[in-house]
Amino acid sequence: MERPELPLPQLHAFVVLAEELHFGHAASRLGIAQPPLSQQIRRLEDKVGYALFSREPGRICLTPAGRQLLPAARHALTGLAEGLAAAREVGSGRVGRLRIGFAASLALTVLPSLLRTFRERFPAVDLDIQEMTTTPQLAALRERTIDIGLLREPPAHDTDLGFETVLTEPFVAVLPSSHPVAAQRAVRVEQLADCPFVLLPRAVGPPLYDQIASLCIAAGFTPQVTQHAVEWQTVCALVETGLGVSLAPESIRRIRLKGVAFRRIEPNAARTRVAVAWRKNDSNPLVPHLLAALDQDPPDRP
Amino acid sequence: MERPELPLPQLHAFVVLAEELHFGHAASRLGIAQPPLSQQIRRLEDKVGYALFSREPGRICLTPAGRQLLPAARHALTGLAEGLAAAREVGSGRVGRLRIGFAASLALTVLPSLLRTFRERFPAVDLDIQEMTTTPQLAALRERTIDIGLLREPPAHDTDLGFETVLTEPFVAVLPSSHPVAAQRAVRVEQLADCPFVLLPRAVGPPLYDQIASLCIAAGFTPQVTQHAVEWQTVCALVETGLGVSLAPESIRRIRLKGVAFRRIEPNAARTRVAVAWRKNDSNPLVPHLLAALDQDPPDRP
DNA sequence: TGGAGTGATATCTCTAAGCGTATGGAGCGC
DNA sequence: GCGCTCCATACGCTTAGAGATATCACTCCA
Repeated sequence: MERPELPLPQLHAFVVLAEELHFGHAASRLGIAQPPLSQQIRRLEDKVGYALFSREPGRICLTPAGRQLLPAARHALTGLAEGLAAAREVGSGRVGRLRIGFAASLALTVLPSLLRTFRERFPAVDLDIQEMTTTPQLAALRERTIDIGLLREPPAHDTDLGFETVLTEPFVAVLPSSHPVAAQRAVRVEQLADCPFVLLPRAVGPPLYDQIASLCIAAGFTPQVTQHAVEWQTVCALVETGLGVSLAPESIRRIRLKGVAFRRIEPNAARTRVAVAWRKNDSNPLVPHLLAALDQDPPDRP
Repeated sequence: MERPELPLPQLHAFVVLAEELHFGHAASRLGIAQPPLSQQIRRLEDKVGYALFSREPGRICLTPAGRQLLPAARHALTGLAEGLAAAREVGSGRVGRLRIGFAASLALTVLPSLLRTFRERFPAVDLDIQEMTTTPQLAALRERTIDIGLLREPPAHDTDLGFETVLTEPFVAVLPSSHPVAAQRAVRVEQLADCPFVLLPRAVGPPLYDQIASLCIAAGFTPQVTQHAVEWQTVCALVETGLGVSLAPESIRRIRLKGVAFRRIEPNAARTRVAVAWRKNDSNPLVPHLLAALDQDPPDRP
């Protein structure tokens, strides 16, 4: 790539003159006097090395060299104008692309309203939404394969990633409707001591898993996890078939399944945090835009 | 078409930096110090209104806005460089297009050697060659549908068109071989007084026609034109079949036809001029190039 | 903790571009 | 022949841009 030889203002003058074929008219279209236009053209011709216009009294027309240069000049000018406009659109965040990872349990609470308000405000933005559990989200953020993460129990501090709590929610017991404890409006954790448990694998989100486990331990028992499932949807299905019970964030109440009951637990102290995560140094203007949308638009309550 | 907002030198710096992603390296590739490069980029970012690079210690990368602008900048730069190079090629006359009209009788003398030497010198030039009689050539030159004319008996002066004599040639008598006069090495025009004549229509080239007619008148008779043909080739064919005799420029000797004899005429005073014609104000550099080739390369003798 | 590396900033200089006004000069038509 | 149109030229002014050097701020690493 060599250094540019022809300045754009002169090319602009050239294109306009090529359209008008009249120095006076072209000059007024350019908003300048006629002599400066003559100079511009002359300078351009000096740089090209050949005449671009043939001036005959009465009429003026392009030389072959000028005809050859014209399309390149026009393309450069229009291309740059369009590119600049597009870059400004992207820079302002009116258009662009945002890749969002989200935990499946948020598909029914945080995500819908967030997407609704964001789409409303930035209809031209491409949103790439993909479901991911917490740990892969953190990796994907670092690898720049997603720009925004919606996850549970974020790490407290991180040098590269920023976190902000979207909501905190209590836990509920997930029981088969036929389970005797399901008859109560609220259950105590220790009532589940003898039940087999269905949970997400610890690797999917260690902090959440540990939080659930410590709920049980605080109630005086270690949960007997007889079954794992990577999605809450599946957990509920397994509970329905009577394979066990579970403790889960309140969000999953939204999974309405006949034969599954959700019950408040008591005491109701422990809460799980849902957070949004992003790269602190991300230059994408859509990231702050999304965070703003999240701030102003509280998620649907379960 | 609006006035350009982004100067090319800054876009050049932008593209190079986008390739290097390192201010120091990019600056040295540009042949400048690092601080001026920082300034260039900063100015460009100011004009765009948004950051184009995100500077993090250790690595620097494009923002979405920068990624959006990059292809436009690159296209503008390369497009202009190519367009400029092409315009210079055309301006110098190394490449381009030249439309040439020629009289049929020159297809065997002037034209072949001219095309040979011109093609040799300017192999990249497109030559559009078309056969035209004299009068249409002059019209085509004025209408700019041809750039060069090769014709007979050009008008003496013209405000718009230039003429230069390529060669002058004597007239020859065209006779059937069986004609008694064909036995002589040279014929006197008055020997043809009683023969029917085959000639080109006067409209094709009035000066040439008039010249031939006046040859006869000078010999004391008015030619009895019994047959017209628009090409010399056809004239010869008609002469062969015995339809008449003709007087023609010596060039047509090249039309070798059994049964047709060409004989020098005496006295051998009258000559016909072959000339090249062009628009005086033509800006195509190939026109002077062709004239130069014509000057340096005398046509084949018949 | 100090030095290397990297980029930003401050300041200065100089040139070339860009524009305006005034003027010159060639064609063209009345 | 005179005036008009149209483009070129001359001259002066102003400013943006591009460059250099010197220096600062930050990070990272030994």
